[in-house]
Amino acid sequence: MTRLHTIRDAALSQFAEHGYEGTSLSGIAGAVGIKTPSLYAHYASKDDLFLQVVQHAFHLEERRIVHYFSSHAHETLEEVLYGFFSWIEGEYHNCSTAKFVLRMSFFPPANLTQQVMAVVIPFYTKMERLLQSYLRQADASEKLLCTSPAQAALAFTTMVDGTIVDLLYDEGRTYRRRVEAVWPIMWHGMSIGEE
Amino acid sequence: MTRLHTIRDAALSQFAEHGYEGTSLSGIAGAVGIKTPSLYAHYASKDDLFLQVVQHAFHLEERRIVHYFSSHAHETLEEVLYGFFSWIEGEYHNCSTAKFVLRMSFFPPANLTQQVMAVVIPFYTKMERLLQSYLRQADASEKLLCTSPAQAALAFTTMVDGTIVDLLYDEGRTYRRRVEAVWPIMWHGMSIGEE
DNA sequence: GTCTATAGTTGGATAGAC
DNA sequence: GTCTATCCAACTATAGAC
Repeated sequence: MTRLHTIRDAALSQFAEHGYEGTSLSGIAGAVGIKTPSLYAHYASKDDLFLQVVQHAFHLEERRIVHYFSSHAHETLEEVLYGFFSWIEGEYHNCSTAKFVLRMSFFPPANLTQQVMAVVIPFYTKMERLLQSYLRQADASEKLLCTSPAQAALAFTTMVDGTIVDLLYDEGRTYRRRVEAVWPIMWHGMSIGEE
Repeated sequence: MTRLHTIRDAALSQFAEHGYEGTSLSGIAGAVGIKTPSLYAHYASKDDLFLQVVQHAFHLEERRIVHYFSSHAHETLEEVLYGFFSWIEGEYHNCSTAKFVLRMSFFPPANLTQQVMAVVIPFYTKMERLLQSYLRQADASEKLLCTSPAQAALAFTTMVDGTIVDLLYDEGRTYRRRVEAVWPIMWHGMSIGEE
């Protein structure tokens, strides 16, 4: 791993934890093991570093989600959707990318809102499309949904966003409980059911 | 309105918009129309002001939510729950309390996490209990739920959290669309249904 | 209560030696 | 590429006049 990436990853972690304004270059440099001015040999400014972290984090998260759906293509619709909640729990515990993505989606720094949103909005648009096309294709073979794929996609992402917040401040103690309570209701509400 | 409250409200709005670290006392003072040192005649420090804003915002939000449920007690369960999404949309557009509450719930300032969480956690515990007792009582008369009140409460708050994020960065353009798509699925999933 | 003046610290950023 | 030294701006906070 090149030094450029070491700095980027340290910055990602700090930005995720303290936000843009709460993160200092000296903190990042300290985490890497160099002095603050050395950062300028790799990045032009704090904004430059931050925006490159934004690019990297959202693209990485996108690739990971795409990979999840493509690598579970052999499972049933229910397994894939339900399993997503376990998968995302692991994402949160293993690294700070997901936390960074969430923080910047909802509370981007005021002076860089435009540039951040230029990354955030396409990200969510793509994810929504990916999910919709997966649902459309899965439903074509399984015929399980009693709603349109578009509606089911919105319901699913809503449940993801609504449960994910438990991973933020609770360190996941209530996450599992919430998923177990909400999933049956959500699945019952969008599938045809077979009782 | 006393000056103490003018400052508090200006601070609330700035903290909601820029976070703790992104908000400067000079910005707050400027919004009020005084100079920075004058703030110290009313609050001992930035932390003191911030923590008093936290207290105020969460207690205000709590009172508002309690009021919503008590003032709609004559409506049906479905009307009350579904109507909550319109009510909360108004909350977000009219003031910054809800945005502040959300931001501090998920991303409290690192150096004040403990003190903030001492307010946040009881708030959510109380709200969950309030909702549960409302659902229990409503279901006792209407007999509509096919899940336990506890599960229904978790599902409902998950949907609230999952939809509310649309009000943050999108200024609500997709909020309505999302609520309309998710509510039927959620309601179908937790009620007995009458088709 | 509000002000001016100012202390003391930390922030981002640059210059220039090695 | 990394460092020391340094600059300048912004911040929180205090002292003391009015």
